[in-house]
Amino acid sequence: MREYHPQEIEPKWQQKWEEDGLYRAVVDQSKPKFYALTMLPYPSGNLHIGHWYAMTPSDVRARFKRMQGYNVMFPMGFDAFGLPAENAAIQRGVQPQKWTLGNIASMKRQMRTMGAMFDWEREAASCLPGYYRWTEWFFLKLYEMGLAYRKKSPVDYCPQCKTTLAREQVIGEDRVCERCGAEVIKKDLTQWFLKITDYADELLDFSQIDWPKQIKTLQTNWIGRSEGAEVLFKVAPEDLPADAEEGEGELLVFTTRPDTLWGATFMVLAPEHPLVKRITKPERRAAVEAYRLEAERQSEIERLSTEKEKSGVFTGAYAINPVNEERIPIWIADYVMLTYGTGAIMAVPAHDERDFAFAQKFNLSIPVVIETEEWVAAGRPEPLPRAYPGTGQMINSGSFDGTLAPHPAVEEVTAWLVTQGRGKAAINYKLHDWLISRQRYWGAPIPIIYCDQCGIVPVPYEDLPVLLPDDAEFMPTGESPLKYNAEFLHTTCPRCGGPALRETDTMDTFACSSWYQYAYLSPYYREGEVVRGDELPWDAEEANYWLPVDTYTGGAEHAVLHLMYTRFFTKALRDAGIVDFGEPMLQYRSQGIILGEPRSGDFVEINGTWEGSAFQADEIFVTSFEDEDSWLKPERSDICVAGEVLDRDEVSLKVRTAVEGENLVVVQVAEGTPVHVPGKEAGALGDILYHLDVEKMSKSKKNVVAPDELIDEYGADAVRAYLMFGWRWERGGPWDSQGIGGVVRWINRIWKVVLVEPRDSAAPTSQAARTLRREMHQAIKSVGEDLENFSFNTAIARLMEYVNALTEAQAAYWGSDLWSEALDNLLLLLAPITPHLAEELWAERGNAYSVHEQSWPTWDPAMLVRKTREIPVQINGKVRGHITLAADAGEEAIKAAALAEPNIQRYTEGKEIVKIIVPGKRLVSIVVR
RNA sequence: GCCGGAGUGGCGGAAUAGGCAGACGCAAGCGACUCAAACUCGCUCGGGCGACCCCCAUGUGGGUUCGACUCCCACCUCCGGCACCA
Repeated sequence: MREYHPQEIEPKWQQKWEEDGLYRAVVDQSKPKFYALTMLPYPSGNLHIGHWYAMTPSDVRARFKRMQGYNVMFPMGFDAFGLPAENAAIQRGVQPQKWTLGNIASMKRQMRTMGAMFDWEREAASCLPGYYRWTEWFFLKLYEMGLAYRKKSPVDYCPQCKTTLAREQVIGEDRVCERCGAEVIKKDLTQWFLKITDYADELLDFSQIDWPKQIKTLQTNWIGRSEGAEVLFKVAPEDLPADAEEGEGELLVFTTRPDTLWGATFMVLAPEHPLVKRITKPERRAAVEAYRLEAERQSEIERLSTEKEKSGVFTGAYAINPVNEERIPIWIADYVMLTYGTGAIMAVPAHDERDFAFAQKFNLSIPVVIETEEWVAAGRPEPLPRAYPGTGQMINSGSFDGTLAPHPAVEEVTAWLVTQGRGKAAINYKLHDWLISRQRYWGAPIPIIYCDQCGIVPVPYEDLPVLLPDDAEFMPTGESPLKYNAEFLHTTCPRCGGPALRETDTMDTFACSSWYQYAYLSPYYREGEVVRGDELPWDAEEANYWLPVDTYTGGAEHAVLHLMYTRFFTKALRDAGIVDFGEPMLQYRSQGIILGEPRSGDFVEINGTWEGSAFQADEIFVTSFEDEDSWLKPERSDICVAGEVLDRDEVSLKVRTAVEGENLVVVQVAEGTPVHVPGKEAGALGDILYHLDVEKMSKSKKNVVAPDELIDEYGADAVRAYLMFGWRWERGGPWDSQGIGGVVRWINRIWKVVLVEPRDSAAPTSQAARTLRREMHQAIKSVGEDLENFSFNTAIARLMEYVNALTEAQAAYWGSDLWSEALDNLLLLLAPITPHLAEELWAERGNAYSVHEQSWPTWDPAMLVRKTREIPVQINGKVRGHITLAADAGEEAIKAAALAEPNIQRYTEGKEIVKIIVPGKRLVSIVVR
C-alpha cells in the first residue's frame, strides 16, 4: 500500500490548483455570489499559528460555500504600512518598502502552504502607490464632505512609537499604546480628525447585520450615547471681567437629570476649561492656578484612580441657577473632564454620588429635591447619609412638585426649559472624532498643502498619489522624516501657484484597512492613470456583483478599532454616493486566541556549593517529579538544591525549592557540568525542561508554536483539521501538542479505509446497509449544518463518527456501489477541510478532477429514519428502563410496552399510576404515587 | 462599581423549541501484535461499588415542571471591556 505522505501530495496539488486558476474569482452573473473575507495580516515576515487558526477555518467555510454553488471570492492582502518597517529602517538602515515587500514575499510563501483558496490575483498591499493613491482619494472625499478637519486639542501621544494615537488606540486603565504597550501621554497638538461622531447614532444600529453580541456591546459602550438636556447657566454679571464679550458668561452644561435642577447648589468646571481664567477672582488665582497645574501633571502621570478622594478649588465666582435665580459657587475639579459634554456640570449633591462626595468634603449644601423611595423608606434622614439617585417625587421644585422623577419629570422639565429659552433636549456621546495624524513616514500621506496665501488646500485628485519619497532619512528624532525631506516638503500651491508646504504627517494605518475590502475588487485600480474625484475607485461591475462582504472573520480585539472605523467609512462612502449600502460586512464572526502550552518544569537535584546567594552546580540530576521526599531539606541546603526548574539559560537554572521563605534559587552551571537526564546517554543543560504557564505566545516566553514545523511533521491538512477540532473556534485556548496526534491518526484511518482492501470480508445484511446509509446521510446533514454555523469542532467530530462507521462497514461492503457512494461522499465532505487529502483520494478513486469543483452532497430525511427505536422510560423523571419498538409504533403500543418492561414493573407494583406522558414518541414518562 | 461572556470528567469539548449528561478526541490503565520498543488494533475509563441494582454528580442555594446543563430568583468564581461619562 502507498503510505500517506502529505509532504508529497500537498505541494503537488497546491501547484496544480494555482496553475489551473481553480480559485480565481471572476464575475459570473449566472451564479449567486459570496464574498468571504478574513482579516488581512500585518506583514511581520513570519506567519504564526494564530494566522492559521484565523484563516484556515474561514477558508473551509469559503470552500463549503463554493461547493454549495456560490461563486466565491476569498481574497487576501497585507496591511502593509506601519511602524515595524520604519523601526527596521532606523535600526538597520533597510528601506521600509524593501523590508515590507520582502516580508510579504516570505509570508505569501508560508501562506501558500495552508492550501487555502486565496485568489492571489486580487492581492492588495496597502503600502503600494496603486493602493494608497486611493486611500488619499478617500481622504479628499471625506474632506470635501466636511468629515475631515484639523484642530488643536489635547491628544494622546505614545512616546515609544513617537506619534499621536486615536482615543481607541489607548488601552485600558493604564492608558497604554495599543501597538507597543508604552504609557501614553497628553500633548496639545494640531491634528487631523475624521468626524466619526456624525455617525454615532447610525453606528449604534446593528439591525442590518449579523454580528456577535459581544462586539455590538463593545461598540455600543464605546459610543456611549446618553440622553438628557443642555441647560444654560450664566455667570453672575458682577463676576465677569469688564471686557467680557456678549455671551461670554454663558455656561452650557449637559445633564441627564434636568429634573434635579432645583437641587443644583454649585457648578464644577474642568480645570482646563477656557472660562476658568476669565472668572477666577484675584484672591483665588494662586490656588486655582496651582490646582490646574497639578491636574495637568496628574493626567500625564497617574490617571484618575477610582478610589481617589474628591479634590477641587473654588474660583470665587458665582453662577445663577436658571430655575430659581439662586447664586451658586463655581468650582473647578478634576472629576469633571473637558472632553466629555461641555466640560462643565451642574452639581446636584443630593442625587449624584460624585457631587455628594464633593459637597460633603467642601461643606456645600445638599438639599433634597427628589423624594426617592429609598430615602423615604430610610425615614427621610437629614443630613443625607449618602446620595439618593433613585426614583421618586419631585419636591422643593416649584410648580413641578409631585411629578414622578426621572420619568416623566425629565421630559416635562426639558419642555419647560425650552419655553423659557434656558435649555433644550440634548444627546451626548463618549465617542470622539478619530484622530488620524501620525508623525511617521511609513503611512499614506495626508494629501493636504499649506499655503500662506490660500491656507489649507487639498491636493487636486488629478495630482494623486502624493508619493512617499524613497530617499527619506530615518533618524530617531520623533518627527516625521517627511518633514526633513525638502523635495517632499516644498511644493507649489495648486490654487495660487505660490510656494507652499505639504502636510508631513501620514494617516493612521486603520485608514488603509477601513476600505481594503473594496480594494480587492480591482487591486491597484487604474494605476498610473490620472483620475478625477467623480470617478469610481474600482470597476463598477466588480463592485455591483461582489459587494457587500457576506461573511467576515477576524479577531475581536478590533471591536472598537478596525470594526468600527470600517463601518464609519462605508457609511461615509454611501453618503458620498460611492457605494449604495451602509454596512460593509453583513455577517461577522470572531475567533479566539491560541495561547501557549503550559508545561511543568523538570524536577532536578543538584549537588554543589553556595557562593553568596547563588549556588554553583557540580552535578545535575533530572529526577521524577512525584518524588517529593527528596525535595530539599533545609539542613541539607549547603550541598544540595532540589526542585522544579522555572527557567533556564545558557549558564544557569532558576529552581523553585520546597524551602520555606526564600525558595527561588539561581544555580550557576559551569560548562562541562555533568547533567544526568533519564533516557539520555550524555545530558546537556539544554535538555532540561523549564516551567511554562498558559500565556499568550511570544518569543520572549519561548512558548511559540511554529506552523512551518508542524506542516513539515504532519502536513497542512492535519494542522487545518486540528485547529478546527481542538477548540471552540470563537473561544480558543492553550495549545496542546499531544492533541494533534488524534487528528493525524484519523487522517491515516481515512487513507486506509479508502485505499486498503480489508483482509476479511463479511456478509452484507439489509440491516447493516441501512445503518451505513443512515450514517452517510447523517454526516452530510450534520457537517453542512455545523460548517454553516461556524461549529467547526463538531463538524470534525461528525466526520470522525462517519469514518468510524465506514471502518465497521468496510468488511461487508468493500467494492459495492453503496461503498463507492459512501466513500465519494466522505471525500466531498472532507474537501473543504482537508483539501489536499480529498483531492488525492478523489483522483486515486478514478474520479474526474477536481473534487473542489463538485457540488456539496445532499441528504434525504427518509434515510435518517430508523426502523426500530429505543425509547427510555422514566419513573418520576428518572430513567428506569428502555424499550425497543418499531419506529411506527403508536402511542398506546409504546405505553403498553413501557409498562411491561420488567424493571418498570418493579417500580409500578403496588403504586398508583397518576399519568403517562409520551412526548413526541421520544420518551415515556410515568408518574406514580 | 457598571456592561458583556463563561463555569460540565484528569484535559479540549458535546448535548439547550426542557426529554437517556459526558458525543468526538487527548491523556491514563489493561490486553493483542513484537526479541523489544514504536506504530497499529481491542477493551476500560465522572464519583461511590469487584459487579448488577442503586445512590451522588453539569459553580452554589432555592424555585417552576412528570422531567432542568437548558427556564426563573438569589449568590460565588473566572475572563473580556469600560471606568469620576455628569
